Formats: sequence, C-alpha cells, structure tokens
Amino acid sequence: MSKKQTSPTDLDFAILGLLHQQAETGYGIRKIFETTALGNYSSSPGSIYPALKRLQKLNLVVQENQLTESGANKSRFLPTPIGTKMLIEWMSQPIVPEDISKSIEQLFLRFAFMDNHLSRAQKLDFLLSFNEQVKTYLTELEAYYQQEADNLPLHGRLAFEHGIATYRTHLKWGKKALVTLQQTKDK
Amino acid sequence: MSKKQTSPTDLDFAILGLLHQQAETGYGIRKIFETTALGNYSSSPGSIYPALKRLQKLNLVVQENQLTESGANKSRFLPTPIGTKMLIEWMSQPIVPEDISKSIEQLFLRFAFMDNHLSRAQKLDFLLSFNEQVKTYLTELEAYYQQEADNLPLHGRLAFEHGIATYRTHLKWGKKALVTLQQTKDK
DNA sequence: GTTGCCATGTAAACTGTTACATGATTTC
DNA sequence: GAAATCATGTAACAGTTTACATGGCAAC
Repeated sequence: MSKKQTSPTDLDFAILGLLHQQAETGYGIRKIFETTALGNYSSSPGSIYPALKRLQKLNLVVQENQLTESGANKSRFLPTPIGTKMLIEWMSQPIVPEDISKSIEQLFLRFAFMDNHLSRAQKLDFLLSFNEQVKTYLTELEAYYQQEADNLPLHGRLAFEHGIATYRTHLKWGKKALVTLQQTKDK
Repeated sequence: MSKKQTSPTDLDFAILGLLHQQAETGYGIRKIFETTALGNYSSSPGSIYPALKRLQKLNLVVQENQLTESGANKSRFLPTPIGTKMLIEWMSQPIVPEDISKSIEQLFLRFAFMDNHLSRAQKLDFLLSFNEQVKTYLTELEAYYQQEADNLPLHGRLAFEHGIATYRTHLKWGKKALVTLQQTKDK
C-alpha cells in the first residue's frame, strides 16, 4: 500500500509524448533529443535510460519484445493505455500564472503533443488561456519596466527589454496559432 | 594539493553578478529571484544558502559582519577581488554554438552584468558574435523547417514555428542592442 | 498578543551530469 | 579487419526540490 513515486518529470513527459508519435528504442530517443531542436532536454544515457525505467515502473510505457535472431537489441518502447491517459491529463491541466513566468517551455511541449489526443475545443481553450495569461504577465512586465527602466544600468535595461520582446513573441505566436486552429476544419 | 571543486554553476554566477550591483543578505537574494522576472533561477533556501556557501568556499564572496546589537542577523554578502575576476572571466568567454542552441539564457545573464566590468570593445564583440551565431543557427532551423514542415503534425509544426519566431526575436534584439551600444558615447 | 514576514539553515529523496564500460552491427 | 555508429547500461557525484525547523522583529 506504500505510495512512493513522485509524479513524472518534464523529461518523462517529453519521452512519453514522443512515443505516442512513434515507437522508439532508448537510443532512438537519445538521437532525437540530440539532433532536433525540440527540447533543451538531455540526451545523455544517464538521463534517458533511468527515465525509461521510471516510465516502465509506472506502467506508462512497455517494451515490445522483438528479439533479433542473433542475440540482441532492437526492442522499442510503446505507450500503454495508462500512459496515454497520463499524457492527456498532463496536457489538459489548466494553465496557471507560474507556468507563464517560470516554465513556459513546458507549455509549448504540451501544445506540441496535443494533435491526436485532445478535442478541438480543448486545444482552442488552451490557446485562449495561454494568450490571456501571457497578456496579463506582459502587462505586468511592461508596467515594471516603465517604473524601473531609469534606475537600471544600461545592460540590465537591455536584458529586460529582451524579456519583454520574448513575451511579445509568445503572444504574437499564440494569436497566430489560434487563428490557424480556428481556420482548420473540425475533424 | 587536492583540487576538488567543480566550476560554479549558473546560479552561482547569477548570485555573484547580483552582489556586484548591490550587497545583499541571503534572504534578499531569495526575494530577488522570487519577485523579479530575472531568472528562472530557484529561490528556495535549499538552493540559495548552499550556493552562498560554495561561493564563500571559493573566496568569491565574503560576509560582512554587521551584528545588530540584539543578537542577530543582517549580514550581507560582498564580492571579493577574486569574485570580480571570476565574474569577468565568465562574461568574457567566447560564445560557442552550443550556447545558442542549449543555454541561450545564460548569455543574456552574462550580458546583463557586463555594465561596469567589460570594455566597450568587449561588449560590442559579444553582441557581434551573438548576432552572427544566432543568425547561423536560425538559418539551420529554417532550412530544417522547409524540409520537414510537411511531415509534421499541425501542432508540431506550430511549436516549431514558435521556436523560429523566438530566435528571430533574439536576433532582432541583438541588432538593436548593438546599435544602442554603438550610439553610446565611449566613456 | 498573535499573525505574518524577515532570516537562516538542514535532511532526505530525486534528477541529471560525467565518465566509464561493454558488445553488436554497419561501412569502408 | 578497422573504424564508426548502434545500443544499453552503471557508478560517483553534484545540485535542486520539498519539507521541516527555528527564532527575531513588525504591525495591527
């Protein structure tokens, strides 16, 4: 009855999401994180293999056993129904203000995996909430800037301006993505 | 003769940089990381206090002893000459491609602290190199996008577009910052 | 006089990094 | 047949998170 496991990490969800698009070996996952920009996530064996073990222990993925005649290793990982449920739950979480200020990258990761697993309405809701909350945060940032810009040293001010520009880009992207989804035929 | 310490972490440098602008208590540093956007860095006591201990052990900061009559605690941390030298070294490192793709936030942190510690030429060099390398990386991203966009699911494609938009913003900022610095009178 | 914030720390658990290690398969 | 790459893992270590713990001071 001991419930010991903490909830999966971002890396775990990144792997789980990838496996929903395409079954992969551990090595295959490593290569994806190494080569594609998608994710500042680590591709080292010391992070990937332990992550896969965690996912297996939680019954979120299984290893297909496809033994090559000569010895060895080619077995890929597949999501389980529980894994799919978990991924959907993770993507469906409401966006909270701290997501915007502290872990916005996670939101893009969640968005990237939504394709086949959430309804059109859920996807639109996600973007609506995203845009609203980015706008709120941006307004705060800009107000703070107006107040403090004169007191900041030049480089501090420029770095701050970069932060503002980045959030403006997030919002601009969110609006464009929303329009794109709205124009997409339902189903 | 045992040389055991690894080099300071990003958090260590963030703290060291802050202390060059203003002496602070541990608590003060925590509040800065909590409240200001500057940094996705952790503000938990379990990260800040050990970081300050590391910095002290390396002789990069010292604690002023300013005892309040009644008991206790108000002592702030100050950078040492060695700390200043270390900060300057860290800011002066050449930018490598992996900085752009994997840890670009660190570059903005380095930039934010340059004000009083690097020469005008060094600052300009930093931005020139930044812009050049962001441009190179952006070109790669765009080429990859052209090739792969049609194969990507809609959400994956939109997420990718976000990545490209973000790097375009980095470059635009870099160009503007360069112009700003160039227009600034040299001392 | 009690609530809340200032202020500092520690301990356990967990993640990730770095480096090492092994062997199979493919390519030249 | 040698070199590169596929493929999987482990061990030591360092850093962060979360939770706990303590006490002073300020405000109401």
